[in-house]
Amino acid sequence: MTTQPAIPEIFLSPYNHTAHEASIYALWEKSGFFNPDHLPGERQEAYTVIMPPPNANGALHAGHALFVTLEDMMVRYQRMRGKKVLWVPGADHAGFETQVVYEKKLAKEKRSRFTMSSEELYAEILAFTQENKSHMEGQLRSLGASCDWSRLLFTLDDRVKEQVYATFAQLEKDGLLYRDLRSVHWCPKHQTGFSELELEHQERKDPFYYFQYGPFVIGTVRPETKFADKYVVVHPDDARYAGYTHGQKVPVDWIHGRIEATVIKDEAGDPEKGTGAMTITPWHSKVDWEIAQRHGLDVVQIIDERGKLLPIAGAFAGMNGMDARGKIVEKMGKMGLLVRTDEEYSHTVSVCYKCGREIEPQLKKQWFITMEPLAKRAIAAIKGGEVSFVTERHQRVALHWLLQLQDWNISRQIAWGIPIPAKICTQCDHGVVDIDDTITQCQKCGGVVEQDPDTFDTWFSSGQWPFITLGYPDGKDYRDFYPTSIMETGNDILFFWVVRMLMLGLYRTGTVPFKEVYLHGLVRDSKGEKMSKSKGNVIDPTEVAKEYGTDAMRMAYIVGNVPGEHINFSLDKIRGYKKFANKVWNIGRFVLTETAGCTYVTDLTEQDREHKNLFDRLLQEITGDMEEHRYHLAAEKLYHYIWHTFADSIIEESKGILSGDDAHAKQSRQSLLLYLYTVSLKALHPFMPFITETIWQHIPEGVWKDAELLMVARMDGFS
RNA sequence: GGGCGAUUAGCUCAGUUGGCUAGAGCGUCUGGUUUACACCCAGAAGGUCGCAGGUUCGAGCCCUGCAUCGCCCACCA
Repeated sequence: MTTQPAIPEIFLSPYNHTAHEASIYALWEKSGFFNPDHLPGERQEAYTVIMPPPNANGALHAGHALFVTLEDMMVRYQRMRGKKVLWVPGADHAGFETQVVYEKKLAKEKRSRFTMSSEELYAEILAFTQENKSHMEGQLRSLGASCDWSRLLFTLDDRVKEQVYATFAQLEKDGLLYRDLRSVHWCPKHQTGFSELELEHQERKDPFYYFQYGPFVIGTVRPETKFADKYVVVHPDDARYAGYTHGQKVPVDWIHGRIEATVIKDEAGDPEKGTGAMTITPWHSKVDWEIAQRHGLDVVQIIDERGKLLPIAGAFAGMNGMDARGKIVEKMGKMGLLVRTDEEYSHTVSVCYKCGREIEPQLKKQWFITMEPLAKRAIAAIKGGEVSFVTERHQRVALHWLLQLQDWNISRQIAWGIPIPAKICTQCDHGVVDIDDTITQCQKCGGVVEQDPDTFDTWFSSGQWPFITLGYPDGKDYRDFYPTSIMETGNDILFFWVVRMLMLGLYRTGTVPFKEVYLHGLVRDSKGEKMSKSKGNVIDPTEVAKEYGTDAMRMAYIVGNVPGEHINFSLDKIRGYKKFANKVWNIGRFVLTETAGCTYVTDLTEQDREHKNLFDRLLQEITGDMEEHRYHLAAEKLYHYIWHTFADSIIEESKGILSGDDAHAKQSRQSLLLYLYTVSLKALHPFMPFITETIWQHIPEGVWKDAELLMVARMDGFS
């Protein structure tokens, strides 16, 4: 027979989160249970989550708090279900993103990266990220993240580089890597090339000009690129141009005088568009470049990397392309070459996703990955169910993207990143992979070689994150924890990261990097608007947690958050859950007061048995919700039960029973209250870890308190 | 040009395989110093679930069409 001790004094004052959160986190961390190697009891099944490493270039924002909440909830739940849980934290150097942040800082100091050496810049950004990184780790702790800090990895650590280089070498060995002249998406401001994912598309209305080009009339929106055009392309079946043959030379009076143009017949000519005849500028257009490739045509650069016209533009040389446009049209008008102008031509232009400047395609030699075989394998993995998406529509979106994937340009002309392990010939521009840094002479022409000045697209390395963090190929963690259980991240990086991890993980290890994908949406403000500094509606999760408690904030992130959909972050909602935290605390006060010194019984009254059965059924239902990733429903049901059934109904009903003279009914009710309360704390712990653990630490030993730390208490009896 | 999502109380949103007398937070109104909790309790008002058809014993949920808003993709002369 066991009796319940008196209520601890702490419950006599209201719950004050600021007094407990830090010390509770320290208690968890000290226990060592964040590390699966130290978890108590027999644990067979592994449960692995790799944290999307936050960018080490600033403070955590609402989006970070959301993923920490979701992932921490998942791992805490699984830990309590008796699994061998590993959650690996990381920090991302975030290549281009961070460099842009740092460039803004430089600009404020009236400095520029273009007057610094790459080494200088790299060293400064490294110091900057190191500082941010340690700050960020503190913030993750304050959010309650129960990740294994002993396995923390930074995306520029040697182990990462080593495997990224190994992948690079493997791709070359398999013939999936090439360095070749290609049309590259070039940002004239940031001075780097991009993959097509880094572009944004803008609808624009511009004048469309028709020019007399010998016997043809050609149309263009970009007269400033037309100086060297000497090919006129028409569709082979276009009857209007049947009189011309492919390769036929035609004299043309053009901007700089008489030239000889060549007629090219190519399917790319669209008879429906304009006059059906066009001239091409292969250096500054991907489509034109492809036409030029098909027919072995000459290519000429017209605009330099900064967007200025080259000497070929004659009097216009040195001018910005856009600024020159009007003047060029004016001159051509005077020459009698302008046929007419359509003022409102609507079309789409590609702009840099970061600065919004128009992308100027440039022909450049860059490292490309042949994506088709990688995509094929990923498609098979998705279709074969090796990986499944919790939000099914994202699976369709991913498949669709994989089916039209282009080769991936992984070269970036920025300092902040992993250097590409290759040598470039100073004479013939030939590039060769050189992992061990041993090549000193060009294999093609014998010329002197230099280290490739470029770095990898940051997504190329982060695309390998799951197997690298776990120590592929021979690490113990790789054997024990790969493939990971679930990849939880933002739906905005589905292509950038998730699909690439899938392809690269399959490519290197032969196995999917994660069995499930759970995508969350963007965090918006209370009105459903995107948070941005310029709107001034950015909410700092650290501040919110300080004011309302981390638990309240976490509940607000979970309840009503449908997988894949946007979530509105409202202070009103958080306030509501702060009240709930207080409710949970006060239920404890009541239960512990009323059960002090009581004796446990198992033969409950019929009424109490009914209460217990209803509660157990709810737990089963919630367990089902958790297993099926319906976390928002699980949390809401629990909230509703605890407040409106346990507190409002059962506790109110208990008051009469506890003051009545039926001794057995009283004992039965006391036992029931203790059971409901203790088990509620367990079920609530993944959502509200701090308050539940705080209470757990102050609850006297009793029959239902079966673990020192609530974090590792067992919750596996309900289904 | 193609694809996707949203449309439910005054506001912001849930609603799992069709069973709902449609819920939550905030807000509104009425009444409460009850053996935890005013960060509270009891109660009330408030919804033809975007519109029009259809399937079904039964539809917020499934099907068809339409409307409005938003997002993604697309080589954009």
